[in-house]
Amino acid sequence: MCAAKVAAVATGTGRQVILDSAVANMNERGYHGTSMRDIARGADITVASIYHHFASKQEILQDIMVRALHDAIAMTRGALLRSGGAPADQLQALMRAWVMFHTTRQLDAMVGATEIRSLDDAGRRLVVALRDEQEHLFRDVVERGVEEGDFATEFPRDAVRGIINMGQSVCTWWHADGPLKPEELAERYADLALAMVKPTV
Amino acid sequence: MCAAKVAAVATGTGRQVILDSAVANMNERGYHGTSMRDIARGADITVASIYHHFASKQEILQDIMVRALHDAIAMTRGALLRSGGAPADQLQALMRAWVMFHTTRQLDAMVGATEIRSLDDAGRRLVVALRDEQEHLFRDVVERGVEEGDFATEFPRDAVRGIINMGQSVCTWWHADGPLKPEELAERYADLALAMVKPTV
DNA sequence: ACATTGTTACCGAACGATCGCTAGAGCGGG
DNA sequence: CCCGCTCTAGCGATCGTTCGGTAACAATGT
Repeated sequence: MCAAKVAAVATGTGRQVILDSAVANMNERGYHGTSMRDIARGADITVASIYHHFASKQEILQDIMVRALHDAIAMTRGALLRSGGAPADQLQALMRAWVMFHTTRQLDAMVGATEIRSLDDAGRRLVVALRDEQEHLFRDVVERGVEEGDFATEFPRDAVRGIINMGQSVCTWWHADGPLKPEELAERYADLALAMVKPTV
Repeated sequence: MCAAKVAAVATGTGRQVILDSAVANMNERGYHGTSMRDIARGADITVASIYHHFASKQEILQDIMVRALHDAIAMTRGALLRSGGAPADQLQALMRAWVMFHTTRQLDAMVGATEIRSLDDAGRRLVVALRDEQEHLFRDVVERGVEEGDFATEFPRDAVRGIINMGQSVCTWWHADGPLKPEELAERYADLALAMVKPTV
């Protein structure tokens, strides 16, 4: 909680301090388990002050999730553009970025992955649309790989689902002080993802 | 909520009606988002009656999670014993059972996967121990496959993590009225799991 | 030069609603 | 007549949210 405040003070506006505290708290107890008073305490301000920056608790959650998903898409799309033209290279680049996001932005990713059910209808529609966009990034690459004979999977759709979910789950168990650095884990998972689509040769 | 009650009345005791309602409610709004009054309404009894069967809301959650994880271990262990002796067969049998659990027992699996943070210390220790047991079931098979030269993965541990998480995630997106029956999905995921450990030949 | 105004950021106090949980009484079957 | 189970009623605490006000500061009017 104090760490969240320090980081936010160093990097951003009053809005950011609140978001950082909210993310930290929701990681420990979830959206409904986190009170506005918890968020205020972590941001070192009062509850009333939060309402100067956000209209409601719900708006805080939506802000967190939309930002996180937007950044995830930006990171994976960027990695895709920077990679070579071969489907195998592209898939590995996507997976590396996907895992990097779920380690370096672990707390945001965790909230983004687990709190969809806590969004109201409007927020849920927004987030689902962003998720679809993310899934299409992977799907297009794998389907092209199948068409061009680089991948031999019989079920590209299921492979993509598995790949995305596997990478997403990283945020549930990875620890910064564990044995694997984000880059190392990303490399291994890129390898796993490629194996799942059964590359020819 | 009504469905939960009907199912429970048909199958079990007063305790079971409460558990079914709790699982259904927690799937929609999570542990902290579900009130004892929500659970009571779904079970068609009063709040006070719940406390005749359970000491607290926390005990309900622990009961749900321990039961679910226990059953998951039983299903996968049974599948393992019924399978052939080859590591590839065993891994596929494990994954089929793992996916079958996360489809046919979707709601329980969902609570078991997302509400660890809502457990108190005692409950968390119990659940973590069961999870370890589950992971070892997969790990032993994959490590034996590597030792005997059937699998060529360089990173068995990471492959096992990916396999387990991929199967677990099924409970977050699968729908009973979707295109895939549990058996079909289980078959495809067993195939994916095998590919991830890079079987020789 | 000083007073006035508007804006931004924050705060203490409190609103009605709902939270987990409990006391005590009612009721049907052995 | 007690026992298993349910009920009504309500406890104190906490929930998301709102209200009225204060302090700081820049822009403006005179």
